[in-house]
Amino acid sequence: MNLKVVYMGTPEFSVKPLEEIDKICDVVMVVTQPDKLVGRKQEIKFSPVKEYALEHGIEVFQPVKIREDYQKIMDLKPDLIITCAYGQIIPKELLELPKYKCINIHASLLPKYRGGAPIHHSIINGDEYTGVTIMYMDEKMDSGDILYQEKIKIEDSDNVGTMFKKLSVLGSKMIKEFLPRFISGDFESIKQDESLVTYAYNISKEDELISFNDTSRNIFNKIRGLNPFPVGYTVLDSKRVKLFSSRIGNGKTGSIGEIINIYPDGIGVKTSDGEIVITELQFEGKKRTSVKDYLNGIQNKNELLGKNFTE
RNA sequence: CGCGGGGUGGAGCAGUUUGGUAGCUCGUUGGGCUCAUAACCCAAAGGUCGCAGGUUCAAAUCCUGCCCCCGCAA
Repeated sequence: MNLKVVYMGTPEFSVKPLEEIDKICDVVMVVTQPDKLVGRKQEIKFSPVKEYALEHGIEVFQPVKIREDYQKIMDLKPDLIITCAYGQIIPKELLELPKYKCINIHASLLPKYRGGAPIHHSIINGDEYTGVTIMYMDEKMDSGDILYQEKIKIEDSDNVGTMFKKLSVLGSKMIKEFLPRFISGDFESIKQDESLVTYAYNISKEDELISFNDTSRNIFNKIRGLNPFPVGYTVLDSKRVKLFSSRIGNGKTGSIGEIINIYPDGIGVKTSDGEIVITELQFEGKKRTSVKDYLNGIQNKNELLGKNFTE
């Protein structure tokens, strides 16, 4: 197809779908978030989508506010705009510009989880399934008519990292299948059922704090729903501790937040309904380690027993 | 100069204040015990103590400069 497409996306998740679209269509421009200064050294970091575009000689456009700065895209007169985790709301004038309108690839089963962090929230909430939705874009966030949707199971062994990969693969597969049908008009669009709408806002600092005053299952979901980014944390001995992985234990006695068991591979903490065993963590100033390694460095492991994680 | 923690055999740490033969837990290898084992017992290998310079009879340890890793904040 000789279709002029403008692709708008930012994170790693958006790269695979872009690859597929790049094979099928003529991607004339990639729009992505501005370069950011990152880390202690404040190095300039390009978005993964920009990296891909640079490698493949596609023009890159990085407006700070696309709401005000979109004339460059208008001038290109694209036939279709495809967005995928771009990170900004597209102005109405742009939505109405392309012959084939604007479509969006979203990592949730809409109308559930409109917003910027659908993968995190689906895992944190313990959902059995999530998926990818391709839909028309309209003026509100992730509210357009649904064109194509597929679901995928969330396993207990999954975390945000693994689901990102799975959904990215699913999304690229779906766009590859759907795009030809879309162009030929062989599709139906379905309005979102407003009564079923939920929102998955970006994770805030408060969301990253793990409270042990919750069920083991909820804590397990929250820890993996924040791994590998942005990672949940708690506090022990006035030191910040990031929690990467856990499993559900069988302990029954103790006060909430208390360390009640030391296992070869983990630290058992009392929750509201049982025990959660922390298996991978990181203390402030230290590197990320398995609890097995962490315990190897402690002379008297039993001194940990009875200590409390504070909030 | 944003604040702070850290760099010691393959891993995680102690030792640095009060300089004086390199230690702990684990892993690895070999052997033993056992019906068997990720359990237990015995043994072995493996380290320029981040780099460079200085002080000293002697530096992981004290002084100076540099590199790297990490948490917070942005």
